[in-house]
Amino acid sequence: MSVGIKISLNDGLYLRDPQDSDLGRNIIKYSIILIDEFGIESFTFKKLAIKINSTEASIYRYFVNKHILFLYLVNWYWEWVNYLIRINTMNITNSKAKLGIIIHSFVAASNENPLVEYVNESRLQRIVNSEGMKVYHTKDVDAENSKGFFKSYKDLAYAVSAVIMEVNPSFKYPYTLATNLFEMTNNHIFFAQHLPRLTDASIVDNENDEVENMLNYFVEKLLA
Amino acid sequence: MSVGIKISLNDGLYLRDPQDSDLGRNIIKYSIILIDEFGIESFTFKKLAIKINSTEASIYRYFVNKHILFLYLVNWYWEWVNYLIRINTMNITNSKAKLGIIIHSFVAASNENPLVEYVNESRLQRIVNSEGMKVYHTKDVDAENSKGFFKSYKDLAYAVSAVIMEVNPSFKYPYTLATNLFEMTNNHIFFAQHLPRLTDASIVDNENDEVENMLNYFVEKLLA
DNA sequence: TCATTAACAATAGTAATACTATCATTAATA
DNA sequence: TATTAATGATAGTATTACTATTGTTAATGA
Repeated sequence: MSVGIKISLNDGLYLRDPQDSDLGRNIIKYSIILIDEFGIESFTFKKLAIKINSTEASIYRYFVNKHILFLYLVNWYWEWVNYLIRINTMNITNSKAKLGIIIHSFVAASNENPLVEYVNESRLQRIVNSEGMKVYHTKDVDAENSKGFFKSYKDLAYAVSAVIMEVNPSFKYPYTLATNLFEMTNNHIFFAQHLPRLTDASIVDNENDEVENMLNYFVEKLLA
Repeated sequence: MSVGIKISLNDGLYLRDPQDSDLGRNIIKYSIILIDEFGIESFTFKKLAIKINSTEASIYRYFVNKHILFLYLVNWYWEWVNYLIRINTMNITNSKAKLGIIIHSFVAASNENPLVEYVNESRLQRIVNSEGMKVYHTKDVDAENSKGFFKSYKDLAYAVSAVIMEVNPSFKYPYTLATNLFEMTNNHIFFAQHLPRLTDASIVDNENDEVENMLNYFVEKLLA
């Protein structure tokens, strides 16, 4: 039996709430580990079942399929970043400083204190950096969007755009900039590691400082 | 027997050059149509084989698997945009104007004259907009990168970054901006259609003018 | 305390997917 | 005319993505 914070996610994402049982928490924990190690394409419920000494059938009682489980995990990340931004900007009055904190949350989310024991935030961030966008770049977006499965991302975009508007109320593209900062973070952390010719940033000692500086520079220029 | 321009792609992408035979050209033509209609996840060689009255085995003689076929198509697009940029900026001396043409190529590539009969550029652009990034967001990036499978994208990034440097030689992030413009194009065309709360642009009458204006505005601000 | 239920494990089975292999046919080429 | 290359036809395999059934155990409740 484990206690602690519960992240609240759209209940259409699961059949049985994985946060409420040991098996469920194991599914979350080890799906993150397996996806991080082998990628979403070669991840299967069968492999996960073996890893956690359970069965495919049992996992299917929690999630309809691997795509939805993946979407659940990415939603978790979106909610977590939302949470980080909320608590870290809470007592900040300067809007530019808030935006700096937001960018830092995008880039270095995994350096924050873990929220729950069964989620390895560092691995989860790496998954989102490298494969997160796959959850909405599908033919099912519209159907899933209408079920509210992307609400956490929209909430994030809204929160960030609000700060952007504080910094520069006349800026015409607050939502675009908000999502672009998030997507840029993911892309350029990934590019720096795998396709360095596609970016000017590099990752030194596993730290994303260059990406962070780059994002801050873009924001500064755009909102000047 | 068809004549015409041949797009030159990394020959590690195919087993037999699909541009050299009717079957090969049919594979290209109808894989684009099927992927556009049903998405890459539900696209299979079996379905393609039925569509073109051939067999799975025959398609496997051209491409090792569907991921590589997909990568071939995305490479085609990258090469095509490279080609458009080259010919359309050829006689332009003003660097800012060149960058405008580049952005227009990203956004409205499909409005250009078709290069070959068997590639529907409009469908291909829609595929790249919505699913193109999946070709490199995989666990095989490094292996495929070392085979040169992403060279066309790098060439594109290089060409665009060169113009960015012409416009503002002191700009610190030319590659980042180059790839970000391309990725932003794809993302926001997709968002405008499927997740409008994630962007400020909208698509009116199937025209991407708002996305184009938005990109031009970003570039103007960043390179000012 | 006995009966019921919930959660899970164990097992089996199915259709589709992602291939590989073999052999026959046809068209081009030498 | 003989050979080869390209394709078609067919079959087969391992894996994936599920669904269904049955049994066990632990908690709950009357």
